[in-house]
Amino acid sequence: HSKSVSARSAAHRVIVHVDLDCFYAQVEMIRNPELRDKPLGVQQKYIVVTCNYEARKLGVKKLMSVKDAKEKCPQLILVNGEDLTPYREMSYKVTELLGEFCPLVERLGFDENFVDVTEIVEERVNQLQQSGCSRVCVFGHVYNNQAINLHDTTHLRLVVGSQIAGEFREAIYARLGLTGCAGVASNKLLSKLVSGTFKPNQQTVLLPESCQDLIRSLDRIQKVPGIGYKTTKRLETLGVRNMCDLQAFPSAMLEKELGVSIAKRIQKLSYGEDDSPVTPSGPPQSFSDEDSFKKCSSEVEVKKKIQELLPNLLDRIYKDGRQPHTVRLTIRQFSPADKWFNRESRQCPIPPHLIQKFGKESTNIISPLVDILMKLFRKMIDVDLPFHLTLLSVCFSNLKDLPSSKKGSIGFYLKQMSPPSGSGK
DNA sequence: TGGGGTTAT
DNA sequence: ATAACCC
Repeated sequence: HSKSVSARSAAHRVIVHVDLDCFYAQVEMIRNPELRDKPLGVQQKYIVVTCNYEARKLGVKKLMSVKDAKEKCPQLILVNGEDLTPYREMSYKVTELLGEFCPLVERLGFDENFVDVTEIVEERVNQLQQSGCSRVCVFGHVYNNQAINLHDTTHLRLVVGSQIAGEFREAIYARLGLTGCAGVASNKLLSKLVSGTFKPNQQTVLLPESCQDLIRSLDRIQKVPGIGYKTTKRLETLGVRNMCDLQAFPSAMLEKELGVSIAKRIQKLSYGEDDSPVTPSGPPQSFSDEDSFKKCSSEVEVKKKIQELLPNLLDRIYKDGRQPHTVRLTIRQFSPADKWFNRESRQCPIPPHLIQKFGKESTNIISPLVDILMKLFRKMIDVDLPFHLTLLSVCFSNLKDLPSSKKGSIGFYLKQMSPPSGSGK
């Protein structure tokens, strides 16, 4: 049965994009309900990274400086959101909840998920046809207010997709207390673009006849997910400024400027075509922790910062249960003109005798790790010369499951479930 | 402009 | 190891 679905052309997929409303602010309002009806911002360093809708009504925007935000809105309440632990935990609860409906769930950041509901839709459409039930209703908005033709099986399937999206949002609200938007369409690109069309706590389905309207509604090329800052700059030098320009641009010239792979991909995106699959995210590929600051200019300070980053990280890795085999140190050096883009990193394998210690408490793994990280630091920075760092980040990656013999006798008998990831507990 | 993440080269 | 992308 699953073969019949995957063998069918990609045009028949039904994809749901779920996008939580101002996620960090919602989590903070759940942690402290008194903040519910007040304008609330979440602060990291001197930036308001997100805010609730009360604050938005009063003119606060995402990524506004604290100074500007307070000027706009003196009553604004700010909570510090530099520790992502509460958001990360809630984020994985959402992904796990969606995973109860369907195995194909892909995370995008902490507050978005793609779900390929093609199979669920298939089952429901079959049931509907057998029971001869024709009372099928769309849930939420239809993009462009386009008329639905339920005799068109593509329409029918997307309408059923909208009902499933509604069930997702209801479950997320009932069980986790979170609101969000959803978009339903035939691929990831379109589902993501359409999910934002009605904004807080609403959902929208895109029917194929309105695809070009959705695409052409994008005023800037960078609004296409997958076309970022760099590609936009290069397209601008070619005179490509909007979707129509990109659609019409000669493929051969595009391929010469951007390379065949990127050119083909983004030109397809410009038509609303995206055959990339929903790839289940599973547990995280890496764990990192970083801190930014005005200035760090001595080895002693660097060591102190690293020692501050490690305990939290080690705790997360311990709870995850897997062992990292690679460690990386990333720095950002101060440079007045540059676009804050100048990060460099060094990584190395973790010595096997240290890997063993990740499972256990009480053994001191911190000191040897700090030593390794300081060696990596010296590979980047000549400590005899002056330096000025503005960020330090430690990342553990190349995560591997414990050898099964180490998992304790009971581990041998436990059913190997796909880990719903290293979130909770 | 934070504090995270991913994949491709 | 970096560079691009995403939030």
